[in-house]
Amino acid sequence: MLRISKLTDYGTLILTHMAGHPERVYSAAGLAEALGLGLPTVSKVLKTLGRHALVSSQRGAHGGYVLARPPERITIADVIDALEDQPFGLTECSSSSGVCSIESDCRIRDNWLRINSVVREALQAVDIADMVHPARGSPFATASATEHRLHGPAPQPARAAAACIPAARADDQEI
Amino acid sequence: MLRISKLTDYGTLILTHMAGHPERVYSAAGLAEALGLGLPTVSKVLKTLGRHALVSSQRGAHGGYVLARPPERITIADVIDALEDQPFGLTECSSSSGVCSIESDCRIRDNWLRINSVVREALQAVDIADMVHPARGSPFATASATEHRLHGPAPQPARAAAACIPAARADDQEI
DNA sequence: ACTATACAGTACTGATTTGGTACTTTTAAT
DNA sequence: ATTAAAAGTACCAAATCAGTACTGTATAGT
Ligand code: FES
Ligand code: FES
Repeated sequence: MLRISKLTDYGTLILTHMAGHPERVYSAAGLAEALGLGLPTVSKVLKTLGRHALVSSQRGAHGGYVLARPPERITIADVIDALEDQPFGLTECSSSSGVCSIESDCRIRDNWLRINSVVREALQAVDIADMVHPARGSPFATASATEHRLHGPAPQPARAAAACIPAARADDQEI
Repeated sequence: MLRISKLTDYGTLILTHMAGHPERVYSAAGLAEALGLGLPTVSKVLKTLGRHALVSSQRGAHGGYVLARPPERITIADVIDALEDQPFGLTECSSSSGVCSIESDCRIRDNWLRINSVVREALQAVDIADMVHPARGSPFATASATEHRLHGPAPQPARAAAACIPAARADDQEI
């Protein structure tokens, strides 16, 4: 469906929130409260992010999570890599070899690989620090393949579908 | 999971195959045979593509499907729009408004919209004619190829996952 | 007209994936 | 020792996919 999973969306939400104070230690419970998500869910996401070294964790009494690197160094592609369990790619036979029987003489596979890399570059061009701001200048423009010629200030009618907060409240910032 | 559905992948496969002889009428059965897919499945995909005016159909005895426009005018984004039933976009609350409770003061939504449009442009830059060739020069770099903005109303069909041919055979070209 | 062919539409079902939750264990501070 | 908080494992319910079957409709050829 060309959508990221809800968990991944939560991940960006959480990381973006944390990027407000990059040095600070956030507890899972605090984040859940601040973002209006369930604690178990937030916990799950954070654990996974920790496993992929996007956040580092501190156990015990005053423990919690901190961004493992400055928010400018965490891209959307990183978050997707961490939270989606299939390898990156729009089609299955383009993300792993040996899956498809006609792989050898498939003429479209090669093109899918290329499309994949274009999309990936687009996602790599956006980092968590960018997400904190309400879409300023043009953090994305650089996506190499697709030049943003012809779309100036006008907001694109792009649609999307993935995950948002159902009955969430973003009291925001501090927990 | 950031994957297109198998059905969508089949769609590109079918359309690419048809692009070999853009004028020719292909029967669903012939395509199924040529691509090593099940007839019901191919049929389903073609029906949907027909509904979205990517192919036109001729019923009756010598009927079949023909590309509704030259392959250069059919982009990957078109195929996705036709075969995926959720509206295009990586996250749900960036797709339709009113879905998310914190939409008004959500700072990341705006960015998702932007990411969506970058990804979409990438997908719009590749057309079926490009797919016929084994990835030549740089069909993508120049979004110029097919630059028509979004078209009509929203699509409908589709699923998500990934897809390749499990035990397929691409006898290829002619049916 | 009759018949064979081929698309159109609808609906169903099994399988897979996802999202969320619960429970148990480990670590650290007080 | 007690408490706070993360880590790990496992599980279940719901949604989504993918494929198939069945019925209807239009066209070509005889
Ligand atoms: S490699 Fe699987 S369809 Fe081309
Ligand atoms: S609009 Fe739903 S999370 Fe931002």
